[in-house]
Amino acid sequence: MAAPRGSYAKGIAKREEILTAALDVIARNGYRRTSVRELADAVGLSQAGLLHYFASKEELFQEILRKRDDVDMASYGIDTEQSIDGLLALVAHNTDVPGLVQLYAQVSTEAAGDPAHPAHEFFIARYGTIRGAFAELIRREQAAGRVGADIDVDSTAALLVAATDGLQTQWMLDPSFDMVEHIRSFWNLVTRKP
Amino acid sequence: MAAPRGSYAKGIAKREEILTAALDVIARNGYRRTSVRELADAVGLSQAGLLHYFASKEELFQEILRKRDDVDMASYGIDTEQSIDGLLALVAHNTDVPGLVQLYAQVSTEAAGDPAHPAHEFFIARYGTIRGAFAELIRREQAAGRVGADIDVDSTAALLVAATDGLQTQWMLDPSFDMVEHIRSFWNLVTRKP
DNA sequence: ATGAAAACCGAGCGATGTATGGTTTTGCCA
DNA sequence: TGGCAAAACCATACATCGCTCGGTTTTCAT
Repeated sequence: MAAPRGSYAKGIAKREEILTAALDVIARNGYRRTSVRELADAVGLSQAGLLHYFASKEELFQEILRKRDDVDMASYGIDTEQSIDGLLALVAHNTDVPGLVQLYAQVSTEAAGDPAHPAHEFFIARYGTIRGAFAELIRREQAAGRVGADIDVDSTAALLVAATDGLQTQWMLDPSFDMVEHIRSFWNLVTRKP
Repeated sequence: MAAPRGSYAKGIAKREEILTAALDVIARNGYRRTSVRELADAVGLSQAGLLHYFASKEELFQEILRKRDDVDMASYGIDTEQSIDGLLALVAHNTDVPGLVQLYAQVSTEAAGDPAHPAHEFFIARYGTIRGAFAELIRREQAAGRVGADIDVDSTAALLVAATDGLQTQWMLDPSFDMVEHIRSFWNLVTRKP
């Protein structure tokens, strides 16, 4: 039983190159009509060569979103939300990466609706984490007296996540649709004193 | 220039049979992994035979959703909303038709993210209509004194639509997730007096 | 009854995602 | 530093997909 040898330096770099290149192609061509052949060409590989790094097309997309999450978590601290401004900044940032928003919307919807989808469990965990972070933020604001004690914390957290998701659909249909302003409006509903 | 002859009785019935059968198959197999051949088999037709009624697979799905909309509009009067109860009843009803919810979520997301999608314009109009109906409902409640005058009507309407959409994703990931209760919770945020 | 249009089919086209069996390249260690 | 196992990568093939095309069968108004 030999110890498995890890990836080579070249492979690690190529894998990263694929992820960033794939995002570019998707942003340009859209998610649905992007084939593995196109993605492979974009990084100078054959189809089989690309599939060496990712078991399937779906897995590649999931990996892009996972990487996005990591970057966003670090940049905006959604998972350890200090204030609503982090979310507002993230939503504002999303306006600049429509391809990513589109990919996320598509994949999350597909994965949610199909328990057999490879990313189904991933999104269950993801939504649990985000909802928990938002709930804690609201609880903190509640303790500070900036949010009424009568607010249902968990429900409001779920609604905040739902609104963020749902607004993306309306924004994709009309790029002039101001997601940030609407999220701010939601937060006003939460914070105004009864 | 001869006058075009309409569909035969058999054709009209078959078309309807296809729509209902397709929904069944989708509810069972999921939207993504349902092929035209499967749908054709379900109604005793060949692929080409089915495609005689619908120019493409996408058009068939769009027709299912359009029919659903017609039924829902008539049953719950979403387009001429009298009170929030209509929406609550509709959302409650959706719990019983997961296949439709899944189909709607998928198709609306795909169409929204792709301006070239055949249903793109359809959803732009649909969201405009629903947002307008909700806005009018809120305005009416505002006039009746049940909603504060400080509420941003249009933004709240957009948020209500967004929340309804977004909650579906969380419900698909966890069927025990109570969409109705969360919508009610949102409405509480809107109606509580400052 | 008849004939034009609707209903329907068989065959096939191009593109897709992916599995297979192989060759070339990398880099650890003897 | 040379060997060699594993990683990197490719050519080919396959099943399936949505969809088109040319044709046959069925419907039904005249």
